[in-house]
Parts: sequence; C-alpha cells; structure tokens
Amino acid sequence: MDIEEDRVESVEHTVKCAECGSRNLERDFTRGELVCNECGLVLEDTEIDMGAEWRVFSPEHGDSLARTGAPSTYLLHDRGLSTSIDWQNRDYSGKRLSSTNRSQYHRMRKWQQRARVKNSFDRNLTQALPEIARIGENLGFAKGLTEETALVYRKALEKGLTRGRSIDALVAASIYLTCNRNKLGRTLDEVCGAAKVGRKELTKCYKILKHALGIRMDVNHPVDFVPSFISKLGLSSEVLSKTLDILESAEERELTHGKSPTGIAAAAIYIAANVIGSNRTQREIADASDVTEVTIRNRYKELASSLNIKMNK
DNA sequence: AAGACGAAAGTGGTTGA
DNA sequence: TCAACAACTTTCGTCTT
Repeated sequence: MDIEEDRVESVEHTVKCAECGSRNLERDFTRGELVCNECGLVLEDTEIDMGAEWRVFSPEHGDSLARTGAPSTYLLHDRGLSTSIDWQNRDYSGKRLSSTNRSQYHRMRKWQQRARVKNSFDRNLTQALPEIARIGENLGFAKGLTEETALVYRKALEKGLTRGRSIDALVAASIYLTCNRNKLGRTLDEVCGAAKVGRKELTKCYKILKHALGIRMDVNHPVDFVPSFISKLGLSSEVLSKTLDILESAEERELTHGKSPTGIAAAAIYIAANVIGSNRTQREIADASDVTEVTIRNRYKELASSLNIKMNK
C-alpha cells in the first residue's frame, strides 16, 4: 500500500444534520470535521483525531514508527505522560537497594509526587477524573465518550467554573452534556442517579456549562430516547422501526411540540409494541422511560387518534 | 387479579407583564 | 419578581378483560 486511504468514517445514525435532517453523515479526521453527505453542512469542526499522526507506507514502516507506552488520555490529570517511580526499593534485577540509594529514591519519590500534582487545577482533576470514569462506566459509556466528558470538564475547569461549586455537580453536568451532545437518550434522572447529585444542582450546572462553553444544543427529540427504552424493554428491532415511523409522522403533524420528548417516545413505543403484537403494559413502559402511566395514556390516545392507528385489544 | 382508564389536586418549569 | 399557564405527576376509585 503506497497511498494512505482518506481518514474518513461514516457516523452512527443517531446524529442528524441540522440543515437537511439527513442521517448520512461522515467524520473526516484529516480535516477534523463532521460533515453531512447530503447538503455538505459542517456540523462540528473540532473533532479530536484519536488515531496516529504518522502516515504508514508498509507494515514494517508502521512498526518502526510505533512508540511504547500507553496512549495519551484526558482521563489522567497529567494525560498519563508523567514518569512514576516504583515504590519497591529494588533495582531492575530485583536486588535490594543499598541504604544510601534507598533514601535517595525516597526523596525522589517525594518530589515526584509534589511535582506531578502541582496546583489546584491538577488537584481538582485528580479528584474529578476518576469520578468521571466511574460514572461513565456506570452509564455504560464507551471509552471515547468518557474521554469526551473529561475534555469538557477540563474546559470547564479552565474557565474557572468550579469556583464555589461542587466538583461532583460539575462532573455530572459534563456527563449529561456529553450524553446530550451524542444523543444517547439518557434522562436527567439517570445521570442524577449515577452521579448521586441532586436534580436541581445538576440542571443549574448544566446551564452554566452550556453557556460558558458556548455549546448550542438542539432540543432533545423523542427519537433520541427510543433505542435506550426499546432495549430496556427487550423489544425487537421491528418494534423499533415501527416506533420511529410513528414518531416521524407525529413530528410531521407537529403533535410533539411542547410535550416532553420522553413521554412521546414512551407512547410511541406503547403503540408500536401493541401493533406489532409484542405488548408491554403501560406500567412496564413507564418504568423504562421515567414517565408515568398517565402521561403515556394521554400521549398515546392523542397519537393514535391523530394518526388513525388502530390498536389491538 | 391485573391492567387500563380518568378525575382531581399538586408540582416544577416557562413565559410575559 | 410575580402571576398565569401548560405539561406532568401522584393518588385513588372505577371499569374491563
């Protein structure tokens, strides 16, 4: 192989183009852009290229360029780039060190520790980043998402947003922001639960964070929540696509305006499951979607009658 | 008995003066 | 800042299967 392929990757279909609504998007690592294939709109221009920075012309060439050590990560306060000194007083062959060397290493370790965590910024990160990793794991985040959250948090910290606020709340807000940015369809309560932060505190921090980082967020749409609810309910992909159909017609007729997206999503799933024949009770769907049975009832009646959908008994 | 239904009262967020 | 408002929740009694 003598010519490197373009560093381009198609994107999961949960993201929609803001201009034409198409889900046919591509991530271009070379230019650091998220681009719509239909209308060419650049949706994001700050993508982080997680790949190697070199070009490879043959397998041997690649090997010769490879470096040792773990990759740089936003999840460690020093990005994993610092040296650490082993606590065991032994040399490379396992022999014990002489007492002079031992005290020398002791001093080196002490200063290494002091140098690594040198200011309040780093101290804050050493507390916040493990928390991000923990909550991310709790919510089933992929590695990349945890990294993204860590990056958001770093930016928040740089802007001095932690002053007078709890680290936990800001961590939770970063997580919630990442969820929304990636259309993961996680409810506020799910994040509150995983982060053990109050609803009020989280929303407050979330607003501040969004404003400070200048991130514009389009409102959540019911479709964003569907995959997560469907999987919690153990429903088939047939029900999934039926639900998406229902939601599409509902959006067209503007039945979703001003209503909570989770309620609409839950109702659409209720109808779809019923039509397909894999019924779920209102209670089950209410539990999975964090809305009440009453809301599901109200929404599904509206949807079914407006869209002329006949339900099975 | 389980699930669905609907009324009534209460809650938290948004909007506009 | 406050009142008005729509959406949503909670609770509970009733109906249907």
